[in-house]
Amino acid sequence: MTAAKDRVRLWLRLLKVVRGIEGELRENLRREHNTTLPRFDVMSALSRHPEGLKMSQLSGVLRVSNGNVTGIADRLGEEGLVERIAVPGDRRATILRLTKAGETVFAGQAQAHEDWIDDMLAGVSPADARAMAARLQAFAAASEKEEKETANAQ
Amino acid sequence: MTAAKDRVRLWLRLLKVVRGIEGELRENLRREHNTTLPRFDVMSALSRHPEGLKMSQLSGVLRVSNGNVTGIADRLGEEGLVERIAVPGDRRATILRLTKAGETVFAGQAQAHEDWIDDMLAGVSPADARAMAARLQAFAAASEKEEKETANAQ
DNA sequence: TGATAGTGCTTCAACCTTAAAATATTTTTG
DNA sequence: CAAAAATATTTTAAGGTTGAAGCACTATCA
Repeated sequence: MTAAKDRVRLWLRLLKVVRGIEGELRENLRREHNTTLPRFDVMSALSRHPEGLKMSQLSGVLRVSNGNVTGIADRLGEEGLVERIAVPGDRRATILRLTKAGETVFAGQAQAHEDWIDDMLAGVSPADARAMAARLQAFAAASEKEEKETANAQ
Repeated sequence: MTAAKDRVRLWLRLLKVVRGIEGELRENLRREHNTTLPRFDVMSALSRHPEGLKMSQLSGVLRVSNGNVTGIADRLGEEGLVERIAVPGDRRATILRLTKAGETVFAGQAQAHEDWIDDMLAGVSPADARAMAARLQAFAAASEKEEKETANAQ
């Protein structure tokens, strides 16, 4: 019984810490780079795939809904930071890619992002950071594995 | 230099895990209780304060904007789950409180919530849960302290 | 090859979220 | 006391988010 309470307490603390950091990031992005966290997330994913990503791949890696990415891509597109590219051989799909301007803009945001995180987590030693990251990674991997097995069992 | 990378990696893992759990909670709340996470959060905060909370206190504990709570309270109010009560001696303020019906509905949601969390975090032992919760608590406390000092220094 | 099923994306309605402006009330102060 | 400052909430405009419905295109297969 108390095990459940311990886990709920852990969850609430986790949520509080993450929301706090997220809130500060959001505010910094708005104030200093006139952008938002979702836009940053999209550009960050695209920057890790210079050849671009299909809309469905993008919503997959970001774990957000399909329609969601459409709107963010539209707005980033209006500002010339990303571009839609036709997929040869499949006229349904489109690839989203950072423009040259988008790459430049994102580079500045990414550096600031890293600095903010480093600053906010200054109280966590590199060794602790690695240890906790490994734990979370193991947890996430176990969850995904279970998810797949559940899906297959159906 | 690598310290910053380690911290960013920790942050990204943290974010991924929390978003995953949040997403599952949201889906469960929708499917099984026809409600949303923000509504659950508001009712949860109110359930911890049976005498009710002023709108500003509520947005304070939930760390969301003022206007945000207004809309959620409106919708919960339409369903008779919460009620606004005048504050004697200050006609600007209102107190939001769970109705009897709201308490009943929330009790069911809270039990389900605890079960879901216990299930999702089943891979974390109670001892680990307590240890991590303590760490996060220390971190959150340190962050808040720093925030206050920064504010005072201005 | 032509109906049918499947895929990829956008649109839609509803809700959440924020920062800033507006409203109403209370408190401070000259 | 009247003007000004502060406080509590709501409203507003812009964007983010979801799940479901819709559209266009591709693949399957009888």
